[in-house]
Amino acid sequence: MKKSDVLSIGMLAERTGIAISAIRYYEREGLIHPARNTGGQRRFLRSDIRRLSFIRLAQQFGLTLPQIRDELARLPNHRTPTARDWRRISSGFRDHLTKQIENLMKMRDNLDGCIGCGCLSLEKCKLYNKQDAAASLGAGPRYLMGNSPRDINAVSGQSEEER
Amino acid sequence: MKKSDVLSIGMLAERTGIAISAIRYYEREGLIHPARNTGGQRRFLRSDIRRLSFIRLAQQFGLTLPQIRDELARLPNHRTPTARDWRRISSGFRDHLTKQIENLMKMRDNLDGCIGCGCLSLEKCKLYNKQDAAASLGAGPRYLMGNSPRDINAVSGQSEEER
DNA sequence: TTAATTGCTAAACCTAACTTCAGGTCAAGG
DNA sequence: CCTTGACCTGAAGTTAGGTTTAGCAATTAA
Repeated sequence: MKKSDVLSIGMLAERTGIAISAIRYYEREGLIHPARNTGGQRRFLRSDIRRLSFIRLAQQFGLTLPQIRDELARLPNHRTPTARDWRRISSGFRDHLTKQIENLMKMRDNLDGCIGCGCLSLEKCKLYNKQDAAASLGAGPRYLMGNSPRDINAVSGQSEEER
Repeated sequence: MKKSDVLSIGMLAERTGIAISAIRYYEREGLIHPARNTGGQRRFLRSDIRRLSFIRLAQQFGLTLPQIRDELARLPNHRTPTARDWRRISSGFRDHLTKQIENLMKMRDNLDGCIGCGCLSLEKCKLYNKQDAAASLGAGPRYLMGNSPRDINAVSGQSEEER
């Protein structure tokens, strides 16, 4: 066997560049499941390095931690994941990305029309189609982008000539 | 003159679909500057409808409230903004959007390479170029996407064969 | 063996962008 | 005049994804 088949939390942090506090947090959130030694200290497998890498990657694609946890749950249980396994669960990102790109391009088209008129009308302007924007900005911070229960388009029926 | 040249906060909320609490919050943050009547209640101009619309639009492009405040500061003072004014300060969004699209497309290319190998290696995989990801996800929620002081790529020099 | 380092937990704190609440005021209709 | 509904303020709460702190335990190097 190699020098050591398990890693302490400090070693894992060094290997991944992820803060110790974040690694502990990921455990609390159920994204990783490290074993403990007799003294109660966490002992990670070498494969957890890749697991953490996946977490960071998924975050870049805008997934929330609960979503990432669900993705990780699709990995084989009781067996170290292979490159093939990782490839399988990563491949969904491509569609995600393509959709984001399409949405942004649609927004740009709408913007071109809107800059032309300068209206910024909540009624007429296609830019206020939250669906697109929310999707484009990724799943993670969506709650920050004004997804209040009220629908931004549900203004009262009156005409909107504020000038 | 029309029925009423000024709006109460409730009327403005109804016209824009933005919550009253949010409108008050925008005032505290210096994005709007409503007058007050003798009783201390806010009185908005009709042009504030468009101002609020702009705020929501800018948010969709990932600007933070301080950034939006700065943009709004470029509007003419002591004169109701015209469609031309709004057009001028909205037009910067297009470049922003184009850059986002380019970054996402670059990410997709890298992803194609990465899915092929299934490595998820923090050292080799181009996907961990935070620069791209952060820019792609908009300026606003960047702080949420793992822009910790540590650089995710600054791992220790050892080779990373965790399998 | 002992000091230094590393690790442990729970709880509090952080950011952005709001919402909610408590307690009180203003305005309009009857 | 009185009631009702809209409005006011300041403070505290919410969310996600963590970080920081306090106080204590385990591990490691000398």
